Amino acid sequence: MNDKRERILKAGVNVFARRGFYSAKVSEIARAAGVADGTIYLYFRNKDEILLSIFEQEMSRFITVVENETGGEESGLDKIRKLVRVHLGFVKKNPDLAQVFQLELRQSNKFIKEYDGSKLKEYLDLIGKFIKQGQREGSLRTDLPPGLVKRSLFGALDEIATHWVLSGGRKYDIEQSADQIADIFISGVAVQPK
Amino acid sequence: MNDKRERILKAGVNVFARRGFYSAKVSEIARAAGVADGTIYLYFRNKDEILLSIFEQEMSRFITVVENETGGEESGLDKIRKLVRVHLGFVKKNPDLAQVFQLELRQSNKFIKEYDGSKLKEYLDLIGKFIKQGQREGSLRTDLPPGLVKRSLFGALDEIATHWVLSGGRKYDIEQSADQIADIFISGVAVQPK
Amino acid sequence: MNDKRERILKAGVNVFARRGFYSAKVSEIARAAGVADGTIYLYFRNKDEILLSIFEQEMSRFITVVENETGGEESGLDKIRKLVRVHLGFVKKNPDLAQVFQLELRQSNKFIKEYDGSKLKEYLDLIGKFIKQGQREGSLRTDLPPGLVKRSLFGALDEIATHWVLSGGRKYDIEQSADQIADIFISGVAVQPK
Amino acid sequence: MNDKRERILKAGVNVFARRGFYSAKVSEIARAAGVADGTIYLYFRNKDEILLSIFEQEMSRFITVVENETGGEESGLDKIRKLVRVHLGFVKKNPDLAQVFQLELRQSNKFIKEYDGSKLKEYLDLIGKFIKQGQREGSLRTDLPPGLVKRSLFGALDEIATHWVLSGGRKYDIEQSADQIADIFISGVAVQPK
DNA sequence: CATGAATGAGTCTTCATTCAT
DNA sequence: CATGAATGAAGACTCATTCAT
Repeated sequence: MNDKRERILKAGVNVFARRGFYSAKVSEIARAAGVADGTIYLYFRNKDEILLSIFEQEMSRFITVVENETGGEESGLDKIRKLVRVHLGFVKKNPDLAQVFQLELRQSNKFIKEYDGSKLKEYLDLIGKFIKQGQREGSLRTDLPPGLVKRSLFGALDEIATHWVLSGGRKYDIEQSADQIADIFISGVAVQPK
Repeated sequence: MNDKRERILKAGVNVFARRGFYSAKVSEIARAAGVADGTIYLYFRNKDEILLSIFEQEMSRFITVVENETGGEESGLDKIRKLVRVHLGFVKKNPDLAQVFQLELRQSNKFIKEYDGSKLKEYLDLIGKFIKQGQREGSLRTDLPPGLVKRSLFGALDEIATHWVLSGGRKYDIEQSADQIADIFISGVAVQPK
Repeated sequence: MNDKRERILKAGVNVFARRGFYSAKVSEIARAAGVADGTIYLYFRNKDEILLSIFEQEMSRFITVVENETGGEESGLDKIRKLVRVHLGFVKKNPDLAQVFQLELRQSNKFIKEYDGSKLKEYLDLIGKFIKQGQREGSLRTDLPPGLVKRSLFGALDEIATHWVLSGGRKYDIEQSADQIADIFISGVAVQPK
Repeated sequence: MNDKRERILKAGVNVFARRGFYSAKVSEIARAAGVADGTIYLYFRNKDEILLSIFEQEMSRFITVVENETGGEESGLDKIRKLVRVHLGFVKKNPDLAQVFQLELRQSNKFIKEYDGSKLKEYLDLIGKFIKQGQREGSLRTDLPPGLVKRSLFGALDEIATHWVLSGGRKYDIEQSADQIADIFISGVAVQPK
């Protein structure tokens, strides 16, 4: 029964990734999910809400993965390094979903302008938590506004992910860049004064 | 009069910013530009191309501004610091355009999937040039892939700009964050080893 | 329990009156009646038939009331005067039902075009019977076609009722007009020649 | 050019009469009018408004006809007799339109519940004017409320017209009943006291 | 008898684009 | 070059009805 909701969301990810949000037809999602058109509307108010539900559900799953994986690390610094790896690893392992997150999501006016961004904030807050831990531990600078710091890292990761998706995905190994990105963020691009 | 093309582009920026790309009607742009609907099609193949032309033209203007402003700086490091300031200053001075760049652009399937990204590459290459200069001058690390480095900086700036636009623009002074962002990028967030 | 049929009909009157025939949803009637959607179809073939059943049942009740009330009158003329009073009194006492009779009924294509009008004919025949009695008794003109005469009276009553419903009902006392309408019909609007 | 509006209205009368308001498809009206579907919406906001425009325009025409025809009559009484003839003659000559007026109009919720009834009032007022003239001339009773009197006549005419339409139109000559209806209304159905 | 989740046919309306003037 | 009236393709969504339980 309620596996129908799941099937619709799964079909949504696939169809949105293939066609783009606007080109995706509700009837196509229905067919892919093996339900009737009208059934979609028993579970979602409209097309935009399918997209939003995908985001919320998958972001939750993603955040859980990140929390679990970083749980094994001790220091804030290590947690950040791990987070970068897990973030890009998730993108690599879920290319359709990544496409939806990086591109299609932004095609929905309702999403862009009405969504309160709570799940995104949750993730940014997770990053922020690790940063604050690093600051407390004395390994991270305390003279930088946390909001700016976490957005800088997220922005870098997001841009790298978007570029990977746009360049077709799978063409190069996005995961391999993880440590270098973490390094840029942590140590900076400048030559260290000895 | 080629001033019509200009008027259409200007109207486009305004209407796209107010309505979003999909909600914006060609007839509304025409009215705002003071031309007939059909006239639009004497200058642009279709709606997507108005958006693309806005991007290309304004990116060119932007790149010129960045080139001019950074021209006064000597070292690659100073040029990067200046670029960050000019980038965010441009966003601050052109909020409508920023909204189009950060949000509306991504609503056009044609833009996302057909645009070759040449103007964006041009800007990324400009960043890359400064980085390489810094490397030659011995102030920037040479052990990092330039593609990754420039994308990291661009991604951070882009995310900061998007956040500013989404939070309504003008609500806080985006320009004030410039030096800190440059600092994060250049020196890293880690406490420097003595 | 045949009380379900009753509850559905009662709910139908209410929902049709509030929403109009087309806007009324079967599921809304079901909820108002306290039954499941599908249960409706155990008692009625389709939505139109709910309306039709309301009409048939309530018309029967109405005709019975009219017959009972006019039963106490001796002459055809008095019976007609009484009928007019009872007709408008019924409208006044059943505003929801009146709304359905005067307005919503006509929104159903099936009702308008497939209903044989038997219950309406029954009422018109009742009017006709009183008229014929009056003619036999020598108080009513015999030079007028009965079909035309009964329709004229019914039309006048119907129009008055519709106007009352459309003007919101209860705003003025429709029953008070009864004697005057009967008078117009019986004596005419012309000044009587002495 | 503006003959397109006319063609759409004409096609509307025809299609509404054949299919009923709800069953009539906008695309069918467009085809019948020889225009594209979208063209309809350059002249009318929606389907309901086509119906409303038909009503307003044709009621205006009808009222003009009645005014012209009754203009030749001197007394209020003669004007009323003439009005009854013209009313039923119009119905006879415009069976499609009559069908729309008597039946389809009432299928549009927007018409029934949002239309202010101004054109109908205009016609009722015309009837009322003739009645008042008759009263001034001493030929019509002054002890009856004009509102009730005009509605009674209109109701009778409307019911006769509806019955004619429902019985298939053209099956009997509705115009022939005119004088008798006027007679019922003016002199009443009662035998005149000597 | 009763349920209510599922169905899927059906259509109004929008708006980018065209082209006769 | 410019116009703007006309086009017509395209699809999200509703809701009466069914039927497996």
